[in-house]
Amino acid sequence: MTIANRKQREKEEMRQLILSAARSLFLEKGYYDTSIRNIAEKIEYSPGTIYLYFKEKDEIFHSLHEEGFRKLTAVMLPLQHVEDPFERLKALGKVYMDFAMNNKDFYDLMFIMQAPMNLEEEDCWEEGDKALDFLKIVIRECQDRGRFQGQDIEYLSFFIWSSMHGMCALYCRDRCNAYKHHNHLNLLNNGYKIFAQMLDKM
Amino acid sequence: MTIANRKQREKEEMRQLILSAARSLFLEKGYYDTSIRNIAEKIEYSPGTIYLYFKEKDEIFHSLHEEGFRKLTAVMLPLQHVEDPFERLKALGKVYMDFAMNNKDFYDLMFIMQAPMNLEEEDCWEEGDKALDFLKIVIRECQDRGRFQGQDIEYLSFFIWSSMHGMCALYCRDRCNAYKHHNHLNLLNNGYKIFAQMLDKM
DNA sequence: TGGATAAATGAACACTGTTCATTTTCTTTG
DNA sequence: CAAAGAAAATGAACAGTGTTCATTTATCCA
Repeated sequence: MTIANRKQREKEEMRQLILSAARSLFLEKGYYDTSIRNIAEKIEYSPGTIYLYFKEKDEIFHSLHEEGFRKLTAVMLPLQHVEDPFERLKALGKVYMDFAMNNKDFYDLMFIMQAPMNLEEEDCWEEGDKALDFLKIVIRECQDRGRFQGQDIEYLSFFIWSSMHGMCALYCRDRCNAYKHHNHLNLLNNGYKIFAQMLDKM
Repeated sequence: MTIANRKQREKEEMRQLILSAARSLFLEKGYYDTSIRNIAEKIEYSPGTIYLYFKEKDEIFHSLHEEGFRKLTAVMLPLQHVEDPFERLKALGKVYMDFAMNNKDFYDLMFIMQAPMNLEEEDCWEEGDKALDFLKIVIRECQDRGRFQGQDIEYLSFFIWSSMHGMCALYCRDRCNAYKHHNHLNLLNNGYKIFAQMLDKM
């Protein structure tokens, strides 16, 4: 038992080694400009070795995608303890935006990158669905307390998500440069303030 | 004069031939999955010929980027004749979203694609600035008529732009799939309705 | 028609993702 | 401890990529 366990543990460690090398390279150079050879070189293994742990380059991406959603749900779940659903909604926006700013690479991976969506038909979005459900539930509870009356939860959640995503996406893909004389983080923080005001008045 | 003119015209026609082939291939397979050889094959020329008209692959992207912004400003400018600035603002949102839905490839190119932003330090954003200025002016005129009082134009324009961009970006990068049982165009159209309502109540 | 000029070519270079026969390393058995 | 078996790692090879450039082809004007 012990040896088989160790083998399995080593296998998992190797996967993690590859993933962390890939993640830092994807962050640095982007998905398409990072080669398998780059990753192999970084961890001082041969290119072929990567393929003993991942079927293809896309699968590395896929793994990081899942990791990203685990990270996101991890920072979202504590908000369950915020009693007032409207406060929870606003806090959710903040947490979401902070996640994007603090994990630019993961955010890009999860919500922007055009990448191997061939795989992720079924399984991959499980974690993503959780996050979206969290938003919908908050909105529903807001409605129970009289807010957002007459709005369809599906469409409203889409719009609220989009408002936040829009800012994060412009940030991640450097389109904030359009505001030449503004600090990007300032743009986002003030954008969030307007977002919160907007929710208040809806 | 005549021959030199013709030469120049033919040169321009060749550029356009390459651009339209590239555009349709970028649309079909994406920027990174389209090769110079693909483009050359499509127009029935050798790969080397492309490099007589464009310095590098990035420059083809850059040209399409500019073309996209010319298209966008073209659909925006007629709105100048909408008297009421608030109606103009809402119409601007609609026109922007329609542009994204009708020109998914261009929209992606202009606002999402992580691509050769190495070049476009100075010139490239001239057309983009025009579009953004258009938005800012509309907002300013709204303020002149009493709307959006006390809001900073820079931050407000960023938020409004982001709200629309968010929906368009989720659409372009297939993240609307998160709403499994909803038609994507419906999502966007209803998202726009909420956007317009939001502006009304701000 | 011949010589100069411009345009188009495609082989070559250094890279890419991926595969697989071969070699190396580890584990178990005799 | 040594030999046989299994697992892990290798790196050469294949077909593709962006890009360059000597060579060929086509066009132009004298």
